[in-house]
Amino acid sequence: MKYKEKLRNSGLRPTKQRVQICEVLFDTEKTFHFTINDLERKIKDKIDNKISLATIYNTVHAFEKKGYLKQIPINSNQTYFDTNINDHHHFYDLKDGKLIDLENSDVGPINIKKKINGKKIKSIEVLVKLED
Amino acid sequence: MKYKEKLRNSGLRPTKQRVQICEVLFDTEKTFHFTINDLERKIKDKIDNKISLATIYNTVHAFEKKGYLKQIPINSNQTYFDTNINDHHHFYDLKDGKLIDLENSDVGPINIKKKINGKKIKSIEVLVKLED
DNA sequence: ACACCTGTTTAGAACCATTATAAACTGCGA
DNA sequence: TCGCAGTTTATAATGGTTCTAAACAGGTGT
Repeated sequence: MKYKEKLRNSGLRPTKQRVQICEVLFDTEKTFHFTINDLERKIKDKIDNKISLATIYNTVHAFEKKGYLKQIPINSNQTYFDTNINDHHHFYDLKDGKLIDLENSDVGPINIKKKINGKKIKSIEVLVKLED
Repeated sequence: MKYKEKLRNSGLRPTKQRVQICEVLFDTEKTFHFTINDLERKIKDKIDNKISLATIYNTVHAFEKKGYLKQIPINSNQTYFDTNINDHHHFYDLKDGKLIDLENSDVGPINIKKKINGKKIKSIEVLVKLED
């Protein structure tokens, strides 16, 4: 029932589908990366009832807007999301298209010297591309 | 004729279309960012004959593979490319979707401490998201 | 417990950037 | 000039994502 609370507190009505998607996304030891397609399969595996693709899209976007998920900036035919919302970065293995977490402690501090007036920095994301 | 040489030297047959696309991309004072759609319009403006969309895609991908263009890792419905192939980074203004260059001197050195065995780092790209 | 309202879910269609196709064309070496 | 492999082209196909509008379901007030 913890997800019902969490959802209600952030202004999202705690529907059956949203709670079930929370369970798939957040009932895990480790955080993980996924595409909508990955998530669709995970849901099929873990949940008896069907959740429509449109709902999966809606929910993922709603969760991202609330800050429960992060989109990973990467050029791929599919959008990648991350259940790890802490500041961290990624390796991207070009050979097999796999993403690997880079903890913040794995990357030295990043100092942005340039400023754009009227704007503030929302996030700093580093993508390290790997080849053989 | 400089582009004919350049193309031939990198194993690309210097066709009329490729040379013309070179002129649109590289005959400029400053480097710039673009989507395929942007490039299509630029070509229409500067070139008399038509170049088909498929050729634009083919050429951009060929140039990227040869290292004359870089793809910018960003989540957008369209793929962004950059004629600046030096190591540098980007601001991304979330409000209006605009990209702004961050010169390497604007960003302190980035130290990646983690290693993946058998893999080497091909590139390090930083995306700084801006909000109001 | 009921009804109602609004937010949510749903299947399917629509959208649109990108890629595939296959026929016509062209740079270039023989 | 000939011939071929590499390119270009218009168009169709693909596939992830978004839209639509009808059915459904939390939640509040009665």
